Amino acid sequence: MRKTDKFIVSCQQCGLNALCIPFSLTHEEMDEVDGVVKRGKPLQRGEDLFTTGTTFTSFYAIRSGAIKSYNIDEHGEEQVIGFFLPGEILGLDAIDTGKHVSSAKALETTAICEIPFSQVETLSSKIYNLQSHMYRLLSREIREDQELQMLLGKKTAEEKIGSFLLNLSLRYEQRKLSSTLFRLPMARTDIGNYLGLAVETVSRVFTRLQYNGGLKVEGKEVEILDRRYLCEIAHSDLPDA
Amino acid sequence: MRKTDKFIVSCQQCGLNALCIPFSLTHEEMDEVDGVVKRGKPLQRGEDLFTTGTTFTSFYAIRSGAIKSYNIDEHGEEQVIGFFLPGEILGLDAIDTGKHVSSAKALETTAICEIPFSQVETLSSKIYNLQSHMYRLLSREIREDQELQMLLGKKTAEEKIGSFLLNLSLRYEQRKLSSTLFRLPMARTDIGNYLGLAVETVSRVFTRLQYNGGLKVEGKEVEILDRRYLCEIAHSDLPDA
DNA sequence: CGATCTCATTGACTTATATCAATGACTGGC
DNA sequence: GCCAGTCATTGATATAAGTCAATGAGATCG
Repeated sequence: MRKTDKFIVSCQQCGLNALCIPFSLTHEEMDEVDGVVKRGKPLQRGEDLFTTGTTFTSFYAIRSGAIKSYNIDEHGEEQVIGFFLPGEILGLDAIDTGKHVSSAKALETTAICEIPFSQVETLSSKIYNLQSHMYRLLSREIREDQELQMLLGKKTAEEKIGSFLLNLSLRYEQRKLSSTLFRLPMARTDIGNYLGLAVETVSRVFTRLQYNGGLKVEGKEVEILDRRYLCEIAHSDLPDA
Repeated sequence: MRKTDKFIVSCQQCGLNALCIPFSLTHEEMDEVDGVVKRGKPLQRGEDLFTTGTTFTSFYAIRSGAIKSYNIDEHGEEQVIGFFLPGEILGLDAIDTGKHVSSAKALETTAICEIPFSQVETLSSKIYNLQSHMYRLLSREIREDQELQMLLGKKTAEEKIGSFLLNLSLRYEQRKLSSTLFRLPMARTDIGNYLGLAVETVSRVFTRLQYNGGLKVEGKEVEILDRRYLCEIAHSDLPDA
């Protein structure tokens, strides 16, 4: 299918390196990072990358596919915490405790780079750019989590879903994919769970947005027809990104 | 009043150092960190420590008092993002963009340590323990933000407020203060705003918890009478902390 | 290639929480 | 020590979103 997947062996060759750990490193530095990255065989849909409570040794970068991170609450219910696309990093929330505080499951066939944290820690003492980049990476995740907090706390269903779709659109664009026509890797249930909405509400809002001409949805395929309108719905003034 | 406040001049002498940046540093290392910390005069209630959009140069540790961080949304409404108590660190969300992405306001008279980020960055290349601690600090904030996400998305008003009170209780305990009898530094409006609830709902839940004997509330003074009951309400099995 | 699942959609009804409105209790400034 | 302003509480009512229920549309598998 995606012939590139098979042949990527180094960060240097990876089309996502601008988004990932090696960002802003020199060629030599990138090779050093490259040396500690482990590239295993892809995860199948439904397979867990790691689970809550297990010892944290590595964090992960996604090469292709998609991951959801989640937790099981005291009633045994799944709680979706986030979605990760190619070029994105997950597992950093476990540094503090040394144990994974969430689980991560492949939403589709997913290729992963495993990055042993202790080695990055050592390396980042030596490579100033890497330390700097790690700080920014961690900081970015804090900022993004806080944005989500604002979304979850005080927004209506339409605002949540509008923002969610615009956010995905932006992330696909950053990955040089279409920002207007893309495939949702997750089920409606996951979207609802993530946004604190019932599945039925997600479905109804999709229908309504479609009726109003903002969107075309066919199963998991989404086409953004009227970005302006979606921004209004979301009450967000995202740059034209 | 708190005579200690006046006389703290170094991290070594600060009673909060176990919670703060110097954690796990040797005496010599702590002195190095100490050398870059700036201690200005306290903020008065209502004063801003920093505001959204301004250039990020330092992050901050709270020595005494309390801070809320917030944002103004597109309708001009305030959105409370978090509360910070003595020993806690804020401003780390701005590392990535180099600009503050939220504002921070003193809820009462508050003494602050200002910590220039670039100096910590330099120092942490040299002091492995400091780098390590910074990673953990950032990671912890990610984890805590994710816990809040789960709270905001899928919980009822009672669960939110129960968890909020238990969380405060735990934080006071870590600061060697009473975990059962404490003062809320923030207004009911702020609590509601933070938890995604109307003020009236906060008030009503307080009344209900009080009626059921879990709590005693008198203005800003709170006494936890039945921790077990609160845990049930919150559906959280916090350790006996 | 039909049988079985899982996932998505739509409708009818319920409910938790927001909103609106009124009153009471503090709090700080003069 | 009083007055203005802010903050908290309580009640009555409205509503957005949840729940329950039924059906349909794709996937998956023997």
